[in-house]
Amino acid sequence: MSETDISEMEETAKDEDIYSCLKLENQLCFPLYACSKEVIRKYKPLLDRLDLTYTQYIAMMVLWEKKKTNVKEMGEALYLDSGTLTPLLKKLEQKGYITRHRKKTDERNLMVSVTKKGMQLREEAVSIPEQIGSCICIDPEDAKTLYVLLHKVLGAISAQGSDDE
Amino acid sequence: MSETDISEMEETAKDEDIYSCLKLENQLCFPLYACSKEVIRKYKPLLDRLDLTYTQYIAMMVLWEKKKTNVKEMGEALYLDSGTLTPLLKKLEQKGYITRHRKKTDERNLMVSVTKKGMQLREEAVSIPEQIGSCICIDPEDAKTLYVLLHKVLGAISAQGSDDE
DNA sequence: TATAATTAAATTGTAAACAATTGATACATG
DNA sequence: CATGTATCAATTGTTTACAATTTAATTATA
Repeated sequence: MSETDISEMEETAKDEDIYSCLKLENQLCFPLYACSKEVIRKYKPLLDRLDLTYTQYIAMMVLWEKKKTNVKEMGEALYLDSGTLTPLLKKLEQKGYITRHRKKTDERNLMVSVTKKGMQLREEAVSIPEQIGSCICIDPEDAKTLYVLLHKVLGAISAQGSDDE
Repeated sequence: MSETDISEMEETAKDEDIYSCLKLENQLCFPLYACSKEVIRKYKPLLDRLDLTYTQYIAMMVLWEKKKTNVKEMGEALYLDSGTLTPLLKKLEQKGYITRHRKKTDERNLMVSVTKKGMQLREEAVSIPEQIGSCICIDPEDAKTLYVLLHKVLGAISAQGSDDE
């Protein structure tokens, strides 16, 4: 047995009990993390056809709806900061889906607008939610419950996000 | 109005209806993605004290439980591949929490073992789940429902993950 | 046994993701 | 008006994350 390798060490039942909270299977955060990743993975083949990543896709969702916004608003909608959005928006601009311009009345704001090409992309994207739905078979009732609970958690987090304590 | 900027264009009620499935608020994937990120963000100040990232933390969770495993098994447990795990495990090795050795009977396998120092870290980490619990206030009943539903989705995804169609 | 196919981890390249800092603009207040 | 403060986006640096490829070892099979 090596000096530092304790893999052969026995553990008492008491210890197991103390540390059971650190088991992956007893965590809520882990299935959340894994589920998010695996669902996004399912989007990949569909988004590949549109030459979009998942994050680019949800950024386009904001723009398909709002038509025009700024980086700060997009960041609040997507829970992303400028460090993520700036390079992402530059890529979407290169692809011709959006335009980026400083706001005339306040040069600090970068206005982001969807282009015609960007709106055309929506017509190709409109089938994606349905395709995902048929791909990830889940009871509609469960989906609704999940939706409500996830928003509940998001609300509970952002509620205490303001007071930094 | 610029050539490509259609932000001023009107949209009929019919169009809104057609594309409503592409609204962020009508998606299940988005709250999943956002919730996962925001929960992980809550872990950060706690994990910073242990000099661990979230992914390193869940990797240590596997090792605290199994004591010894290999990259493939860890990947299956964490839904991660060697491209993510290899550099991550090298960092955990540098910190002295794990050892990495090729399996004698099959040199293809890299065996990963937790060290004494790694096990000592568990004693510091044991308070994290509780701290998170008090930080993210959620009804225990909701937490359980969420847990079940997330695993249900994970199961539904991995079930069709095998047949590549 | 020699060659082919399979398996496991590492590597390469690209894109998030985010904390922390910087730079520039706008606003507030003396 | 001038200085300080706040705001917004961009930048920098580190770590994930993953597809695709490569390398090495094992297993299967001709």
